[in-house]
Amino acid sequence: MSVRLVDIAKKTGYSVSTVSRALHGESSDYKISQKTKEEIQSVADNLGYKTNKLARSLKLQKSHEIGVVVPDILNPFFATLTKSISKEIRNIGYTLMLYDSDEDTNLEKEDLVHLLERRVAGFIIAPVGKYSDHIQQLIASKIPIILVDRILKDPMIDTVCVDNYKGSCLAVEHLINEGHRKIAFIQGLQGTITNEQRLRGYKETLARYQIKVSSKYIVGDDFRILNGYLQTKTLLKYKDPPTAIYAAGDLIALGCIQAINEENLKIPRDISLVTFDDPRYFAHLSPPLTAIRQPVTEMGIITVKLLLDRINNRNIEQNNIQLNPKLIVRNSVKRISDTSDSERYKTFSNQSEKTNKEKSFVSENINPKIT
Amino acid sequence: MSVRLVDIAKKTGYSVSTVSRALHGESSDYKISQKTKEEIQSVADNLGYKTNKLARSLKLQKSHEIGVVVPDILNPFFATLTKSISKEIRNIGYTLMLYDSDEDTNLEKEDLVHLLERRVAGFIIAPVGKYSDHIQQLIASKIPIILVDRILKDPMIDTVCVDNYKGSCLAVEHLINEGHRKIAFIQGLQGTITNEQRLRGYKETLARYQIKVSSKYIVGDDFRILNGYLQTKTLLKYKDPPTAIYAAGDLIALGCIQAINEENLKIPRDISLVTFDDPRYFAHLSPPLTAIRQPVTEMGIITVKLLLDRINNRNIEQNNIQLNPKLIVRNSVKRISDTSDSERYKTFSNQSEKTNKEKSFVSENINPKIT
DNA sequence: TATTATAATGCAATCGATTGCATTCCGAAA
DNA sequence: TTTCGGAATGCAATCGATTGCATTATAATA
Repeated sequence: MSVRLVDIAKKTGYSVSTVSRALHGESSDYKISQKTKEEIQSVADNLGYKTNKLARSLKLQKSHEIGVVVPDILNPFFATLTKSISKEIRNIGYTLMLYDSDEDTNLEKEDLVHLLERRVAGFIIAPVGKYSDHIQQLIASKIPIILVDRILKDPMIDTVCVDNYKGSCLAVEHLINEGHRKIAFIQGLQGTITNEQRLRGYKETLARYQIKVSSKYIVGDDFRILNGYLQTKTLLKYKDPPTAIYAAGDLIALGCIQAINEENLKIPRDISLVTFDDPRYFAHLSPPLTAIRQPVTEMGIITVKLLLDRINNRNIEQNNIQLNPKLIVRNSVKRISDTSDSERYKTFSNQSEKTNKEKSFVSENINPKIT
Repeated sequence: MSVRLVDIAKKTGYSVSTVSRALHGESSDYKISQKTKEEIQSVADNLGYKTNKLARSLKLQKSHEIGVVVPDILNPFFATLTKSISKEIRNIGYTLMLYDSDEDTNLEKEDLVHLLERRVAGFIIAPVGKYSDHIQQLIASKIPIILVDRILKDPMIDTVCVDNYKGSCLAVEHLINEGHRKIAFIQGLQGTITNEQRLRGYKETLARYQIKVSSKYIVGDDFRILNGYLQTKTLLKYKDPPTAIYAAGDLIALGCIQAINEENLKIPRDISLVTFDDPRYFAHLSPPLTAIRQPVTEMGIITVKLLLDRINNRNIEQNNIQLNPKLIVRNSVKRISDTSDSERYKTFSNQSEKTNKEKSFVSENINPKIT
């Protein structure tokens, strides 16, 4: 059907070997005269020749496809991550094979098999959750693997994720510094490392400021909107309701907003809100939301770089990278009077990096790609 | 490296042909005894055999990969579309090769070449915009192509999109029915069919209701946040400002919200807002936004179905499918008193389908996949 | 002119799976 | 016992590109 090397060979009178070397053999020891090269190239262009990468990959025993599996491309976090990965992969001349596991471990498992059959050069996986046997097995294939975001306990694979613990500390500390003492935490899916670390950050920060950790303020059990909605409704009905809510994820925060709205309360006037995750639109809401931003784009870049190193057999030691989250202060937290003595505590933020208060539209909106 | 048919052949004593037929030749004329089949299958499982699809595709002259190119996976519309497509593609046993053209026609062009080289079985393209020479050329490859969303003028290819004209009519008509007469339209990228049709819907609906179309109320020139922000700022400064804004896209609406917020105005008290596109989070904002929803998931399903038909050589006639948009009434439009006489006009909505007012959380939020 | 080095090109095996055309095997019919 | 048919299996070419090992052509040197 499509044009092959042999077609060009016939047309030009050269052999298939020569044609192959003329078109691809830049670095080869076999010299093809400039004249021949040009002649072959021109005929190839004329006929509209396109290398058959199936054949090439088969012969060379290496492909240029990278298998990517994410739990939910609709989640802005994974959309951003995928975009970043896709861009980097294009830059290195590879192609991305995408599977959306739809938060289903069984599908994830099937997807890995399909990618194996395609003989991908490498895997980038953001696993669904707790189970990881299939990923452990994948190691036997010797194909490089990088895990992103929801990393597993096993230390045998390269991983890239954000420092969830630290992000939580930043969020809670900010609320404390603004005078809040009654801070509720709406959790995400229990059992995932992501959630456990965020929970630990919440608890330990409160403890560090000698604020009692009250179990009635720790609620929720998954990362979805409904969870945020229902738990907020519940929290608001307490006779001693929290003055601030810390949501473990952006969807949870959406649920919070809706519930608060339905109760005819206003953020931040009546209740304050801080979230882990900072999708692009958070900056444009009314009010703009204060949130913990993960360096998602960077995560993508680093992931692809690590993977490429592995593919090229560089970097024998294992990499487990944790990136720094950042507190983005906007307008969803109210300053509460009684903060006089909060200054005598040494703050976590001071130990690490400054929080930054956004000022202008331009700073984060003109070029949304930086998100 | 990995296990091949010949390895299984050696281990079992059968020939490669027999092994191949035992593992895949279900529909073949060549009978393999049940006993042999089981023996071979068990050895294959033991060794962890995975078909080399590169080799198979090469031999069979057909692959099971589908090339998908979208302008921006970060845009919730395309994220939803991709998710839907990905799900359907999985169901038919194909794999998705994804390229994000980043709204850049040149990249889009390169991407198509890469996909050609991979010998994909079909293309699903949401083109960036006006230029389409590269897509015209692609037709020569004889590989099936379906265009989605931003379709081109050329009628030689199958297309799937929403009825943008009708969507616009629904939006503007709703505003008119709520008593608005001074309705501004913030456009998207001029020159794209999407925008042209939405603009036409706006103008013709106003005309149908004998409302003067004023050019000062038609502003903007792209689909991004900043456009919405700046144009809203401008509109609000008019001595005769509009009572309602109709935004041509969700990002534009985000810009509107921010600008309105900065001017210390409230939606819908001080100004009303309706948008084309309805990303999931619109329902959860404060206030929830009234918007035109495209049946995105359906678009994905139909697109893949059409493509599969083409791949299997069914359906020789060309398909140009337009889906129905839907008005989702929420809380961003204020009813204005002076509407007494609006009833004497025959409304567009009545001619087609009922608008539906959302009532409960459950209806659209418990199962966000229906979006 | 003869010799030799090197530039330029061709031959043929190979990657792994598929499949048309044999071939072998076995039981049933003659 | 011979013959025959079909069930079960094997042989070898093929898909398209790559590449080690020739081989031929050309130029440089003696």
